[in-house]
Amino acid sequence: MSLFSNRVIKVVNHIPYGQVVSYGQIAAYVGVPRGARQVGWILRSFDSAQDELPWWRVINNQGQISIKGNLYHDANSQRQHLRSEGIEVGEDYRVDMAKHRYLAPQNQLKSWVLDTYYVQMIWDKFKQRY
DNA sequence: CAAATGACTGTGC
DNA sequence: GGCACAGCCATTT
Repeated sequence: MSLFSNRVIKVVNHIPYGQVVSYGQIAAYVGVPRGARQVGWILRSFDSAQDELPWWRVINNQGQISIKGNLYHDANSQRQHLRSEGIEVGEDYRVDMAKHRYLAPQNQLKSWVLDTYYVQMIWDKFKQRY
């Protein structure tokens, strides 16, 4: 785990039911504006049979499902998840982003800049000096 | 430490 | 709109 992946997980967990965000959006939300590919990296490595993380609400900026899949999920299962939340997903795995994209409010973004993990990291870094 | 690997994105035909 | 292409950067090897 890392500060980066912890923040990504926190943001993904915050996406409301029935809405989606892009990889680039999450990257921006966690403070790495051009780290979209890394968000995908984290989500792919988060393979679990249980869906404790709503990974399926993350698609690319073009509104398209673009996962290659892992041990437990693929593009088709992602589409099923989205459809079960009332989101229309076409045969080309495309979603109407204008209709379903979630935009986090500013006060929410602010809370993500300094999360508990970060505070802990800073604490651990300096406590040995005392 | 250097090189490779992408569940990405913006730009320019 | 689609298709290359070049950046991008956390992680792995």
